[in-house]
Amino acid sequence: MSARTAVKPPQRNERSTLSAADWERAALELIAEKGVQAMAIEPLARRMGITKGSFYWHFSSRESLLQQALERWEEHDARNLSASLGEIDHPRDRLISFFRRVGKEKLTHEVFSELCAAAGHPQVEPVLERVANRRMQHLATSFQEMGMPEELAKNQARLTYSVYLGYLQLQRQHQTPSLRSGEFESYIEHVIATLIPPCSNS
Amino acid sequence: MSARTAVKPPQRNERSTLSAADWERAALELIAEKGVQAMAIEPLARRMGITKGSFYWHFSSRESLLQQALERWEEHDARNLSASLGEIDHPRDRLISFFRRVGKEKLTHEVFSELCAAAGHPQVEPVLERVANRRMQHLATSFQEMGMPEELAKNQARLTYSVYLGYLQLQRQHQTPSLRSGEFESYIEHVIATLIPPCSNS
DNA sequence: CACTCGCCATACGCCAGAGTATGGAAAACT
DNA sequence: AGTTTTCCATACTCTGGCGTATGGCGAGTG
Repeated sequence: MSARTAVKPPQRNERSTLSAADWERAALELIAEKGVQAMAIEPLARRMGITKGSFYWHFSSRESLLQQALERWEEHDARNLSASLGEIDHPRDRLISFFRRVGKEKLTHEVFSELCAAAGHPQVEPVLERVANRRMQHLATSFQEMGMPEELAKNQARLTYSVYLGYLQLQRQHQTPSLRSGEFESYIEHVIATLIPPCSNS
Repeated sequence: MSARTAVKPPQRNERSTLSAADWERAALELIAEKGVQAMAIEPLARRMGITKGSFYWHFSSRESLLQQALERWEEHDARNLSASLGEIDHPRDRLISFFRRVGKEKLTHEVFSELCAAAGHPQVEPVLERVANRRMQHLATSFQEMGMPEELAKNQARLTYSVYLGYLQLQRQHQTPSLRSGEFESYIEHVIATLIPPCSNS
């Protein structure tokens, strides 16, 4: 697989030879910028100052690269989510951080946004399904820990996740107030007040 | 323009000659099924049992067709919205119908969903912006009529529209309960209870 | 009846990206 | 040192869509 690169763990390209991981990272960057369908192999190669010849040594096809890149992204995202579960004790703070983290992890976020836009793509769909289930489960659990009965918590989780997805959509349309404006703060506080019940066991 | 078709107002193709409107309708159908980028001119022609030769007589380019089709769709959508304002007196009923109408107007809805997925496209973006503003204005007005102060109503409108967009996203991912299931009814009632204030002047 | 004009078919040229074939250079091994 | 392996460049083919050019045919019109 990568006996050579194992000697050079600092996964940055040392301007000598490229690894499959380099292609995957570049692929995710391109997806973040221009969407899944723009993740073409020749444009990628040009941007990396290289040719297709390299690509087809590391991967068998474009489909294969997309698959690997998606798996890498999904792993990263799942780790992020469970980290939130471990680090933040109070469920209410977890819920709030769910919204406040919209600005952080820029690249990961933009990739997700583009994946949403590419729902319907056969390779993207299952990823989105798993991610949505994980996140809604995360939300439902938090709501339950705040005292909601299970059914209510599930509905509330779906609603909350929809709000999040809708915000991403508006963001793609450039219809969201800039993150550090008063309008944004006013809105996000309204969202929190509407969707997140007040403290119960803090 | 369409001197001949003016004699045949029943805008269906009478298997004689096609009009520009026929192309626009077919374009919207294809967009509804496979998205904006799939609205290619040769596939369209094949589906209509015809060749490109016809297309370039009616339109100057693919861009032109897309423009016309989008304008036609936007008009239709705007009429739908203002019809709701005219027909439904009570603002609360208007808000409820906003959600309950998710299933109706199937084609128009699917087109909108695909347009959302294609935000970022230079021709689609302004359409989405106008539509979003119209709809959020519609919502904000209704909320104000229910007694909300303006600022609150605007935030609530954005929130409500986000929920709607998020639902469309989940629908594209096939993550929504079937429209006539108990789970769906349970959810939509939860949404209404959460987002729409109880009656004030009914 | 000839003639024009609206509508469409056929046949191009062009471009961009996917995938293949092969060769070459540098590093790694023995 | 010589050989193998790794990684990449070059040069194809192929597919699919865009746009153009041109010709044909039927329906009106004088």
